[in-house]
Amino acid sequence: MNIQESIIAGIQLAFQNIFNADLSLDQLALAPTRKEFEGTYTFVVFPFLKISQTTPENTANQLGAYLKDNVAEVAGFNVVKGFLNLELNNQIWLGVFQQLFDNENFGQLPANGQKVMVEYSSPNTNKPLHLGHLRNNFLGYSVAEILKANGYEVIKSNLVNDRGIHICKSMVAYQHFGNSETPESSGLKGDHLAGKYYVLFDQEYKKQIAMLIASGQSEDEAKKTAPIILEAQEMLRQWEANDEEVVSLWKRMNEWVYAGFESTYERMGVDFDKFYYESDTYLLGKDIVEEGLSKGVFFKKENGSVWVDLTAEGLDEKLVLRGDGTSVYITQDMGTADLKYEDFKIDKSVYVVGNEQDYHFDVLYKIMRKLGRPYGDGLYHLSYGMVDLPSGKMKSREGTVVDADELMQEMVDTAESHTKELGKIEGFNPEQAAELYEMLGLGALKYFLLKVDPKKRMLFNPKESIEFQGNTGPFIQYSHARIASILRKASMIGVDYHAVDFSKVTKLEDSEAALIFILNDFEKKIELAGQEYSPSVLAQYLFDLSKEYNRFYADLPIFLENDEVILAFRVALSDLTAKTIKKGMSLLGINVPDRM
RNA sequence: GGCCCCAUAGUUCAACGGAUAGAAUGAGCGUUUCCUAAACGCUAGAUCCAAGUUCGAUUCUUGGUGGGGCUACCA
Repeated sequence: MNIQESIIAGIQLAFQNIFNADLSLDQLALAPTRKEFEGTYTFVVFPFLKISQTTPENTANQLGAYLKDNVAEVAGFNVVKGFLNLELNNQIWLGVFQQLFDNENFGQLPANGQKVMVEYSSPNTNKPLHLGHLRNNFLGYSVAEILKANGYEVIKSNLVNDRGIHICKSMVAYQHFGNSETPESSGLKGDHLAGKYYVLFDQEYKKQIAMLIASGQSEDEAKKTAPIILEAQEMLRQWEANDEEVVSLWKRMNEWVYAGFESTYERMGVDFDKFYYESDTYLLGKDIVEEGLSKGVFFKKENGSVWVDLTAEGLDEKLVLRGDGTSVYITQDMGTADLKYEDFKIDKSVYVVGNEQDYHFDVLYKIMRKLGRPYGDGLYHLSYGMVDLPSGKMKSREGTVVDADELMQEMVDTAESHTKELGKIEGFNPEQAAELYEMLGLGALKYFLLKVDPKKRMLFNPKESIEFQGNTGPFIQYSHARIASILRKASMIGVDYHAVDFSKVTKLEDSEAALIFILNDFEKKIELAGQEYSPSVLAQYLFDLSKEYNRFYADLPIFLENDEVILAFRVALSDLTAKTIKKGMSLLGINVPDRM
């Protein structure tokens, strides 16, 4: 039983003994005491005034007195209006600290026997990754790591959108303008090369539309009849008919793109256990349509198209199969959902996809539940908002897209110039320095994108993201480096903090108690972040921890202190803080340096 | 038109229905004989509007206003 639980149990008993009322444990909750008040935990008595039949102050005072006398953890209390603030004694803190210090698996909850798939990234293979993908990839990776820390077995998957009209556009443009160009001959990364032809297609398409309009066609007509778009559509048909030449070009260009993505993913620090390709899955799901019809979940219209009626669930009727028997998007998503289950027997499935598809996934999940899938209740759409630029929305056609590779490089370059400016790299060899810049640049970028509540639309200001001050990744990384410095110094002068006898520590400063309180909370924060699939909770926590530690550190007379036990205790506290930061940051996919 | 999401200091973000709404940044003023000043301290500044539920509402409900998204036999 932890401290909170035993206090709550004590409150339950207090209500029985004082007010003769039986309350269940889940009616009682503690909150952390706000820092401007004395105490560690606060119990709010307002909801229980009907039971106590007296004033808030009286109620709180009676409860507090009972807890102080009967619960070992409670050393004292104070009452402010209806708020009962409970103060814990130092020995309890030290016990908590000892537990944290002894726990080898700090930050890892026990296995819960559940399997979850996290699908993220899911790029199109016709152009390079951009800023929006970065938010997706960092979120997906981080959520997967947080779920692991929560005790899940996690499978990271990537559903690659490698077929369709958009790929054919790049291919058609390559046939027209490519001149056998390759990544090697052009010096471009494969994904950027494909992207170049996608842009060329669009330019040519626009040119043709303009000409057709000039010759008297309407805009809609022109868009449908421009020769190059017809060509792309024809190519898609050929691809589906397995035309040898088209398929071979498709394979070649996709290989380039995959090689490009691979290096981008590597630099991002994300990885996958399983790749799915739409070229393999786009025909799946038709059997489910049959199943749905026979189960009465779907119905057929006169023209043969198949629909699901979700009006009872507050949605519309949605098409699941066209009248000509061909698939729509949701058909293959139904099939892929089953495929994932067949492959891994997962209990839960998290889809990291932008919020413009909220409706689509709402429909998909409702269908799979209606069909009675065992994983139905475990389907979760981790929906995230768009990333805006100060100049407005990103639009690929207008060239306002921020390229992922370029952005990462820019962040690393800035880390380098900033670090050199501060003269912080004395004693680093070139490899170590490069590694540090990489850590700092990417840490800044990841933290910037992860600290915001995923569902909110966010603003990405390139200048601010490169800032290393304030609520940023580098601030937390810096805190870690400072602590590591203390630990080095401590071992140099021979402080053996592993052998501290905590029972000999008698006095706890406020800042130390605050740190222990925060550290004690770590596993709960992981759990919370896991339930909400929200790295932002964890990011905020790590920032708070770093800030608290920097305060502690700012006037830490550690090497002037004579009392050996206190000294060792403080070093041990630093060590634990460093471990927490390192663990927490690794759940966000961010590395922390020992020196910087 | 219908449905969904969002709205908090100048700005970017926080706040299980709880206390005087927190941080960061920007502005101003300070702090370095010593462990990393990429730090620390102090000062100024905000809940879109209106009702309702509640002992208590930034949070829940309803109605407005503003911003974004979805609303294809596209993916």
